Amino acid sequence: MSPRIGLNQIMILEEAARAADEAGLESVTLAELAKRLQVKTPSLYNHIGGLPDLRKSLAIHGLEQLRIALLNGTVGKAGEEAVLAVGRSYVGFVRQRPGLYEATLSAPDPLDPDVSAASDEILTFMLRIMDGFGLTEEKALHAVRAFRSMVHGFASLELKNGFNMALNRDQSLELMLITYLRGLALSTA
Amino acid sequence: MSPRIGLNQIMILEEAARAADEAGLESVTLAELAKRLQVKTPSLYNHIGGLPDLRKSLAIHGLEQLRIALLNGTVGKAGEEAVLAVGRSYVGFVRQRPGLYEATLSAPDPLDPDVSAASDEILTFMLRIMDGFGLTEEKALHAVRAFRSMVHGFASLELKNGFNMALNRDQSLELMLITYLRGLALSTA
DNA sequence: TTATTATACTAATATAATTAGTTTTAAGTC
DNA sequence: GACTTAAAACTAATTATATTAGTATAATAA
Repeated sequence: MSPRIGLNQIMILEEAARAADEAGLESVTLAELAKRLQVKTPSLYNHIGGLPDLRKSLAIHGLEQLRIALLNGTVGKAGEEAVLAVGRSYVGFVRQRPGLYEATLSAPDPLDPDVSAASDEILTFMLRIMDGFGLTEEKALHAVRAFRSMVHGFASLELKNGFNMALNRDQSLELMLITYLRGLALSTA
Repeated sequence: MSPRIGLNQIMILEEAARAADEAGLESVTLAELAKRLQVKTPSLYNHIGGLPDLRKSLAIHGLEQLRIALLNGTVGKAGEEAVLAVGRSYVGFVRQRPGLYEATLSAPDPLDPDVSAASDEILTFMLRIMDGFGLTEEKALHAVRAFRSMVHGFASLELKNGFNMALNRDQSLELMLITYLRGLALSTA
């Protein structure tokens, strides 16, 4: 009757990410996904556990992609240059994959071990970037929190069109990070 | 038959905000709201235009409440002390009214004039707080963007349980803001 | 060739948003 | 106090979604 389309988890995940980037995470419904994949909705259940399950997978996939983007953005860089590069890469990732980034923040249960693990990898990456800044372990943890807050906050506000004014955004990001780093240098001096 | 309950827009809005705080914005459905208000779902349409309309009202209401909270948190303070107070009040508000804060970020159309206006009031408030820092107008705008990014990012990550480690959160916030302010002082010196 | 399994399907159920149209309460008017 | 009217609540129906159960078939393996 109907030739098999050859669906699998990866195809669904990638189509979901594309759909999220195009129209926002909210609009990613199983009905819409099935339409895009030329399949009836219930067929999706042969490959995923349901919508919450898909969202969790999307969150993990997004965190992995984000980590790779940060990694790629910092090859061959160290010190403050590396920190700036992470900031640029982070914001760049959110601009390129807005829906996928949104998914990383909307896991059904953010405390899920698998999601936490993917999140922790980014954290330890950032900690390594801040190695050699001469911070105590505790100060370094505070600094990583600050850094994540800054870049996530910036990217997230930009995503929601929170920056209305005609004022260069890249420059805002750059200035924020440089100003913070200057203050950080003072505290270790 | 059924005695009138005396519903109005405000009652619906406040119940929606409460529900959002209790169970997250996602769980605020008209069906759930109607149940909480002891009314049938279609009755809500006598007072609101529908779910998107309610969400927009919630966003504006949340922005107003946030502005009031910031205002109250800074009476009698000036300079860096005022900036720190805004940061504390901002994060405090998000902790107290997580769902309502979520709503401020999830308006159906963030570029809607009414929502933008409410958002702009917070912006100009922050600009006034930074008056007297000796910044050029452009630098001040960049600084406000940075400040919003920091506090929103911090609050938002905290909300999503993004801070897993056992490390004092209030201290992280305090350190972030102080470190940034130190860097800012350098650039004007 | 046959047996098995995975994949896609149809059918059915439950929840939600929304609209249309009806009844009834509450308020004011004569 | 009876009457009119507008608002507020209702029932009924439509559409969209997620999900489950059960069926048929295509691909694969024996």
